[in-house]
Amino acid sequence: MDNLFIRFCQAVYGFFIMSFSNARIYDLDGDFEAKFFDAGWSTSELKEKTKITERRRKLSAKGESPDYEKNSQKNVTKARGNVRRRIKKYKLIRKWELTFADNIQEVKEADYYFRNFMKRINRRFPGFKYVATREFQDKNGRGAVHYHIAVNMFIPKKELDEIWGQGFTWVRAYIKDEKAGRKNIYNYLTKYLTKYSNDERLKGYHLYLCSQGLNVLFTDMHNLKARKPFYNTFFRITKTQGKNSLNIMRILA
DNA sequence: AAAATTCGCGCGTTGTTTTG
DNA sequence: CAAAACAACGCGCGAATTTT
Repeated sequence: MDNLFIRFCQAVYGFFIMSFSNARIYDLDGDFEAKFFDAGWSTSELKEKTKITERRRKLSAKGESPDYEKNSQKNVTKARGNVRRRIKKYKLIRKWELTFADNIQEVKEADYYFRNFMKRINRRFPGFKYVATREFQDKNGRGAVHYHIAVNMFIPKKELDEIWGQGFTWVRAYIKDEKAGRKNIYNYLTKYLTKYSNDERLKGYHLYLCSQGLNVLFTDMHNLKARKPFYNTFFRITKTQGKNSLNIMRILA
């Protein structure tokens, strides 16, 4: 199976990809992001390595790594990528802001209201999808939690106010996917991830919140089942100028 | 050559959806 | 609404790539 995949890619982009045994491909609604590695791990190697990692992890004292800040930063990077890709793939191009009338500063309490709000939204609007980040209103000294949300649906502000019921809603206009000067339209939530990556108030909490089932990883060399659809599709592979990554575009039949 | 970046995994926990 | 069932992420780490 692996050889078939490799041969396929060699045929498409022959001389550039000599050989590789590991690839990770994100399907962002027809727009692909791909990374290739020429010396990846085999599945059995991977399993062995993770066992070793686990043993070491158990030996080290729980939650007391001297590299906490460093590891934390790595995870922020990860989260940023995931948020960006989710927004892109699921076209979460409408923006909401939800605030509390009461000065709720506890994340736990705020999240309680947020959860119930999402339950109501989900029940009333099937197919609703979102990605959200928390922010604190520190500028005005209030410190209250509020939420920045990227969503896939238009819901009238009036209705939204009623469903939220905790204060104020702010509905941003539809964000158009235009090229000129709009490189970062998928990044409008990621700044809040960076902003609070080291904030004590968010320690232990997920850096962002989102609907379930927003998968972006299209295929991975370690996941043979998920890779199958790849074989039935044609792609154009190009190299980004000045970078070592490849772009993969689906060629529509 | 060294430092920085990226990302998967396991565990334990947080978060989402369904059910009652 | 609460609780159960299901799903996903933070942390800590290693190992690979990429940048300096």
